[in-house]
Amino acid sequence: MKTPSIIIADDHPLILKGLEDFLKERHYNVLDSAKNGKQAYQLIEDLQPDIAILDIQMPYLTGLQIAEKCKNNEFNTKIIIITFEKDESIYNQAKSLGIYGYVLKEFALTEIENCIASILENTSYFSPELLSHLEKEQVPEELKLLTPTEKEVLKLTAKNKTAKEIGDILFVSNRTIEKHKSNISKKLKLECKHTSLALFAKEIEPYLE
Amino acid sequence: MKTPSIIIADDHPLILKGLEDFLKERHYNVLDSAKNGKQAYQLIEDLQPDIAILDIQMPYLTGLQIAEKCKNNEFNTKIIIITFEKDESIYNQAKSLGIYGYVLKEFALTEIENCIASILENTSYFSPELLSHLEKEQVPEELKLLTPTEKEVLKLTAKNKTAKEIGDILFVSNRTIEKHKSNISKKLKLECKHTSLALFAKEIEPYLE
DNA sequence: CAAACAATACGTAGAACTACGTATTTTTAC
DNA sequence: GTAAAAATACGTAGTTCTACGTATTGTTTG
Repeated sequence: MKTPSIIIADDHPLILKGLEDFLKERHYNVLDSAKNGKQAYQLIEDLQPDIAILDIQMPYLTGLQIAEKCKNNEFNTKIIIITFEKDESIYNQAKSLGIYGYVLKEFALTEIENCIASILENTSYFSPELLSHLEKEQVPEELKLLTPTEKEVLKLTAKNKTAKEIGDILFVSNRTIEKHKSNISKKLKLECKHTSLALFAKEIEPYLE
Repeated sequence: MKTPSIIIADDHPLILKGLEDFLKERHYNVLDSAKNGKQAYQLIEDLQPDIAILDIQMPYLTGLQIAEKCKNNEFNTKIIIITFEKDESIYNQAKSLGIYGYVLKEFALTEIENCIASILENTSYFSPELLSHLEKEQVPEELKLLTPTEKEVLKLTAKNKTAKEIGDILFVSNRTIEKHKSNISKKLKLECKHTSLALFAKEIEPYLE
């Protein structure tokens, strides 16, 4: 693989143009480009390029969904993700799909070249800068202390259910729910106030599955 | 002004390249480019271009801060904002700073040309698409019903303060705070539960100034 | 098969919030 | 300058949440 064939995809016209121009200037073999996920997957299927450089957020199919389909179909196309996403969980998800590179859009263009160069040697590339730019998932530390039932109680508490209502939903006594709440507060060392648990529940609601 | 002089600025290399290439291909007179706000302002000051095309989110100075400084210094440079920001409030802020165009990065490249063409005729340009893409600020409807003190009470309630504590902070009786809470609940027709107000407060906390 | 953990449930007491009032003073607005 | 709105404060009663217990029954897991 001397001059790898490449397809690219991004739904932002400016970025797609920037990427395409850059690659062509450097004499890469850009077969075609797509402006959404469906088009991109079609290109991969039809052209079987060596490399696909994909955005994550795209209409119809995300870059990760494309990576998954390629993996399932055992395509040989190697995938580089170029994205704004700094979420560590998304990065981990990408890695588990066997992608060959993960480049943040704020990185210099040379990072893209580094990445392609690595792939020519059949090794994946993750910028040393990357790890310091990723944003760690916070909060879950506290949630790990809680049992599934306790999380369920939190979830319903965040939805403004009383202990009685939660008990009815889970077919247990309101006293049991009160005990769960008490245990949660103790574990997490919440303030001894009426609304502490509800406010905490509301705060971490997004992280409760 | 036949061939306007232009400077551009964006902290994302890919976008900066896309924009610069595009403009040069179309034979615009691109004097220079900057990759952060400070550089961009320097360019405007030094080169006094006819047009500056700026991103909002940039290190050191945002595009809006640059627009403000240009306005205060009575520079003649006309400003076009190119951004991801769909917040209506940011759009309104931009408009009040007298910018000549507001283009979303997801828009086609021709929108940029339309914008420049309008400026050549000394009129501002806002894409008809724009309004449907902007995300309205929601919620405030309910908040408009509340008095300043009531909002203050909500703010402190969201921070898990009791009526007594809020009273101490605002130098009034806890009974007064309870009355405020009661009035809020009545106005907003909240459920008659202990945690309703706290959870509501937490929900709209971001909109309380 | 124990020991640890999780889930279940109750007793009692107190604190905070809620609802429904009334009522006075201050501020805002026409 | 008066009427409306907002802010102040209290009474009473009822509900819910919390804290501090105790205690039984399952479920994991080494």
